[in-house]
Amino acid sequence: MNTPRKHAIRPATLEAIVEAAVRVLNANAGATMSEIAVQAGVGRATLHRHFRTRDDLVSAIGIRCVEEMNAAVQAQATAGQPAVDRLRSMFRAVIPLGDRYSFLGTDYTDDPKVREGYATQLHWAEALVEDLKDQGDVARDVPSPWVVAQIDQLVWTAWNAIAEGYLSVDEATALAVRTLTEGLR
Amino acid sequence: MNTPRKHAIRPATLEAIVEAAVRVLNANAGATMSEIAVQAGVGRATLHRHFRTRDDLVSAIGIRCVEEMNAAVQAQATAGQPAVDRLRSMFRAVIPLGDRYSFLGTDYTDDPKVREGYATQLHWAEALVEDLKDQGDVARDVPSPWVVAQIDQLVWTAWNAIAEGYLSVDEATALAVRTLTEGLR
DNA sequence: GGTAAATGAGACAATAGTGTCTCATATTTG
DNA sequence: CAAATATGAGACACTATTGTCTCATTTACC
Repeated sequence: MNTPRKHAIRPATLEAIVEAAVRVLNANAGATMSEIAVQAGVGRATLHRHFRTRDDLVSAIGIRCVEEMNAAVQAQATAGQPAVDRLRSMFRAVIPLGDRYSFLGTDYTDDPKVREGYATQLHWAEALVEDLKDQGDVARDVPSPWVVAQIDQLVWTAWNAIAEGYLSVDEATALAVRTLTEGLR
Repeated sequence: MNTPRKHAIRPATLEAIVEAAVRVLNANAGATMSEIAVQAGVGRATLHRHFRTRDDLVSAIGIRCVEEMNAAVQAQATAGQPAVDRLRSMFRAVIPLGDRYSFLGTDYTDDPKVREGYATQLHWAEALVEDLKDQGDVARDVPSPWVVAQIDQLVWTAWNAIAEGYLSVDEATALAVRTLTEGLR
């Protein structure tokens, strides 16, 4: 109901808009439609043609981001593995999507789909933390919300390290796991 | 040049404005002058009387926050101590100012004083990390920007844990140090 | 208590951003 | 090549917010 009614959209145009929106809104959550249009290299009218209001655009991007995240996580969710390996897989899958991730944190979206997807992520993380505790990878006396927050932050830090070019994806993944479990000593 | 020219300001009014601005702008970086005025319990005109433009207000708050942060850090900066103890002191001093801290991260400010103060913090943190490495509290193979980022994130996580009520300031401080050095295992 | 100054409330113009529309151009599709 | 349609550019009204101003009221200070 957010997306087009009678106007189709060219895949290339959609991609350009989504990429620009994520990038621009990450840099400045209050960015205008004009800024996004310019960065996407499309006319402002085209934005309104496919996303009627600014809120529609932000919501649509939010939904897309959360779906990409969940897809990436579920693709890695092999159940039998040790918890640490699942943590590593999760990091490996999610870290490259760091910009999508931080978008969700920065730009406030009321859309129920986004909230729902975010809740899914959260439950998933909580379950993982429980398993990590069971297997002795995380001490029992550490509050689970702290661990979850730490995982959250590590995704962003890792993505940032890659974006700044001082770590590769694999290095960042390894360092994230290490930081969480062993610490930096 | 940002602050008053011919109008004095009552200390209570200033405090109300600053507190409200930090709180409101943290919740919503795009908050309007009206919202801030209402939350501060002052007239909107009073805001403009002391901060000519919205940017002036945001800058002024930014400067204040960064100054508070630097003051807190310097008050704790006893040179002779082991690096871990200085890390702990820093956390202990800065964590309660987490809202000031996150304000600087969220609300973009161009003001050179803010940039300068932020750079000071950064250099301070880098020096501390170097000392932590020298004393074996942080492994040499971990990139320093990663460690700095981790410290940054821990301040926010710790403040958040306190705000959500599941940790005391001292507990959060201890857990932050522990998380950084030993990890959560 | 009296005076000076800070504040609150509201009116006001100016500005910036949104959302709609039209028409010419470019692109896809057959 | 031709028809259909997505896009770009720009004009437009509308809205929200900003920033300025005035005046009555409250507060602080002597």
